[in-house]
Amino acid sequence: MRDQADTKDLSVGAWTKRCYFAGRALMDERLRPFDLGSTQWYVLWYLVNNGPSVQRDLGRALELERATLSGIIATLVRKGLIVQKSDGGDQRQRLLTLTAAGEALWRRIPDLSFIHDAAFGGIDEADLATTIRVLKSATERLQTLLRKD
Amino acid sequence: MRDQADTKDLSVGAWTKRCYFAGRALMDERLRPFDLGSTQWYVLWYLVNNGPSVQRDLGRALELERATLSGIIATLVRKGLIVQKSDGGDQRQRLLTLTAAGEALWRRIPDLSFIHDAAFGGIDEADLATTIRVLKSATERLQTLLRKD
DNA sequence: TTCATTTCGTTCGCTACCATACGATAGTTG
DNA sequence: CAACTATCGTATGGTAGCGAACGAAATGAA
Repeated sequence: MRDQADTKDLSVGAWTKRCYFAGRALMDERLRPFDLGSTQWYVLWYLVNNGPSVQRDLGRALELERATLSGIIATLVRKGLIVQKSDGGDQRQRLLTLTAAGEALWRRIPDLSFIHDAAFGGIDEADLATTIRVLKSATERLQTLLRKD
Repeated sequence: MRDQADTKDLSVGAWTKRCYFAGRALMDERLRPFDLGSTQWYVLWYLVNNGPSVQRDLGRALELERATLSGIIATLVRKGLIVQKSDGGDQRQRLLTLTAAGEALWRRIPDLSFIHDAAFGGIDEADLATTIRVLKSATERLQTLLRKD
C-alpha cells in the first residue's frame, strides 16, 4: 500500500505482513546456497534440538498443517536429509530422523539467530514487550473469531 | 513452536507470523462462499477505490512482485471479474478494469474492515502506535540487510 | 538514427500453504 | 467380539509467492 495508496494509514496488519515476509526472505536468502527453504530449515532445526520425532509433534510445534508438513518432509526426504522409519510403536506414525547428510549440512549452515537480533535487537525492551502483547492479543482475538463464529 | 518447544520465549517474529496468518485465514474464511482469496479481494478492493489501473501501480500498492500479480490477475480474468485492455498510451502496460460481474460480486461481499477492528480495535492507541513503530523499524532493518549485504 | 538500458508484463519452475478426501491404524463403547 | 470414532499420514488440486529468463516497448545516449 505504497505510492498513490496512502502510506500514512498503513495498518498493523500491513506491517505484520511486511515484517513476516522480510524475515522469511532474509532467511531464504541466507539458505539459498544450501538449497534450503526457511521452513525446511525449521524442520531440521526442530530435529536437531528435539531428536527423532514424529510428524504430529513437528506439525504442532511449527504450527503447520499435516498436508503442508507432508509436502515439506517429502522434499527433505528426496534431498536425502531426513528419513522416515516406523518404530515399534503406533503404526500410523513414522519417526523422522536426520541422516548423516542432514547432520553434515546442518553443521555447514550459518547461525540464523542474527536475523532476530537484526530485527529486534536494538529496540527498547519496553517497546518490544508492548509489541508482543499487542500482537498476542490481536492474534488471539482473530483465532477466537475463526473458531466459533 | 508450541508443545515441547518452549512457549515462553516466543519471539516477536513468531507472533508476527501468527498474527499475519490468522488475519489472512479469517479473510479467506469469509471469502470462501464467494470463491475468492484474500489477495484477490485486495486486488478488487484496489480497483474499486482507484478505478481502472495498470498492473505496475497495483503491484506497488499491494507490495506484490510482478510475477505474483501476474498469476493473481490471470485467475481473476479467468473468473471473469476483471479484464485487461490496452489503452492508447504505453503499449507495454494493460489497463485493469472491473467487469460487470466483478462489480456485482463486490456488492455482495461483506465489509472486511471488521477484521482489523476485531484484531486491533480495542487496543490502547499508544500501544498500537508503539507496535507499528517497532514493526516498521524491524522491517526496515531486515529489508536493508536484504538489499545490501 | 542506432545502440544500450530500463521498464512492463508473461512464463516457467519451484516452495509453501490449505481444504478435502482417503486409507490405515488406535482407541472406545456396545 | 463388532462397530463406531478419532487420529496419523498421504494424495490431489488449488492459490500465493518468488527468482530467473524472456520479448516487447519505452527511454536515453552516442
